[in-house]
Amino acid sequence: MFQLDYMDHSPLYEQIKEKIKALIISGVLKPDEKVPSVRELAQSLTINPNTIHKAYKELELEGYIYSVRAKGSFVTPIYNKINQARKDNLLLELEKLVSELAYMNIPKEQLISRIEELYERGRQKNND
Amino acid sequence: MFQLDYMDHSPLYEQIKEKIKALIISGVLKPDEKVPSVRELAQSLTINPNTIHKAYKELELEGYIYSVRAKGSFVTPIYNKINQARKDNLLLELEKLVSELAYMNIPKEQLISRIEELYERGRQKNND
Amino acid sequence: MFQLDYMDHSPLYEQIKEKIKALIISGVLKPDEKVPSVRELAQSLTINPNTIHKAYKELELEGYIYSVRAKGSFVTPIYNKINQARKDNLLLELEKLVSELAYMNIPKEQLISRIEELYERGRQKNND
Amino acid sequence: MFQLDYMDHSPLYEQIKEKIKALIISGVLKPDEKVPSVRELAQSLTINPNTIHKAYKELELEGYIYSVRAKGSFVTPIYNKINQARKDNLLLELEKLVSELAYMNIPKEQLISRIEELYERGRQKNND
DNA sequence: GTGGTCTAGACCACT
DNA sequence: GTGGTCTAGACCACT
Repeated sequence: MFQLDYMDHSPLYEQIKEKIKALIISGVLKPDEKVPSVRELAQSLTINPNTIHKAYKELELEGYIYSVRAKGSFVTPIYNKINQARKDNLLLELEKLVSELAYMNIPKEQLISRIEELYERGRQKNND
Repeated sequence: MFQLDYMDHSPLYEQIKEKIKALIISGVLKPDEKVPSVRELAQSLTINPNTIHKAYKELELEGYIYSVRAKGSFVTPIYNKINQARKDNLLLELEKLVSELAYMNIPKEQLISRIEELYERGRQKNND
Repeated sequence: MFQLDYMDHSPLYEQIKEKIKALIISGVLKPDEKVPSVRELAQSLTINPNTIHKAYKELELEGYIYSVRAKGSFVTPIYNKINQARKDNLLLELEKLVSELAYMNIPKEQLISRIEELYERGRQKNND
Repeated sequence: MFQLDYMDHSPLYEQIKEKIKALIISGVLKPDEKVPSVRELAQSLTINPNTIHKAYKELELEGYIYSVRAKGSFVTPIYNKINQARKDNLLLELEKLVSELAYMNIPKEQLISRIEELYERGRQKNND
């Protein structure tokens, strides 16, 4: 499904979170689709199941997946994802990032066209 | 100059880095202007000079300041800030962020107008 | 593993960097092999762990090793060692050195045959 | 004549040494030619004369210049420059550098052709 | 047990 | 007075 990068200094559970999140955002994992079970993923990545569990727990808190006891974890359908705190947080991060890019003299047109592309790509995913 | 947030889980040196960087990016600290000396800042924040030193060293690696032994640390003049690795890194972070915002159905117009504002603000700083 | 030279004026962490680098370049430490842990090396050299940490951090920045929290530090596999900035830097140092040797009337054939030998030696290491 | 780089972490007197040495090696300063006086250079670089003095003293020790009291400092004619200790030192540095470049898979042909060029350039300087 | 952070404090080189 | 090095030692997060 994906690979861990041991050169990366972030903890393994953070990496797992990011990878799963990326799969959801990119549309590889669809709403209500089952994500791999903790044991399954632990085995395929050859790491401790506790590490996977921690990642899934945080993904649930952030609203990306929901767990059903004895069934597994599933992708939260999109209309549930309106998490205002998370949204505010992301917008704040965006501001910091853009300010830094502006300071580095990256032309704003480059950023805007990149955004257009990413939104276009997202739109297509939804129509699948 | 600024305050540390001891509730924040990120390491102190990271917080210091972010604060100094924000002062540079926002134009409060101008190119070639002296930033507080290691000891001075350590005293005013009542933390260990080693922690400041670490923050400054990383800011130097990222190209924001340069340190001169026996003289102090100074804001890198803007034309030196062309750090390709850092730029690539920031653009990658931007992509992740925007993808997530798109997934949350934030209208792209909101992002774009935010970017326009931030660039406009930066342009004004340069004219001071 | 190696010894420090307290007569040497260069800082201890620099000496440690050079020694580890030499072990990697000479093929004593193989790709993905574990280098001694920070504490282990500190104990065997009877110096402070912070000093080892600093040396390892710089070796990581230069691309020679990578550190994994809770696991240890490891030799970067060779294909990852393409660090353009470092390469440029070394080539520049080479130019300065060769110019000085030329000025001293060292015959260029001596330098070239020395280079041939060193490359031959490296080739053999790879075949181990 | 040249400029100091305050971004460079090496002490000012080291930088001055390197700059003067480069002028000698490149043939800009010819054998027995006068190098700028301590005061003159101190004034043009707006630094303390002691710093220049230290640089010149070390250049004299390494055999690049000689001082004549009340007259100034001059470039040592080339046949005096056979300083065996310095030579050995440079050859050792060359070995370290080449080993590192070999480890980085820089083709040896690149190094050799660079050396040929530098020697050719030196030969032309001598014929001026 | 591992690397990473931080404090407290000494001492050095350089200007 | 400045940044840089180093020690001694505590404590943390992660596996």
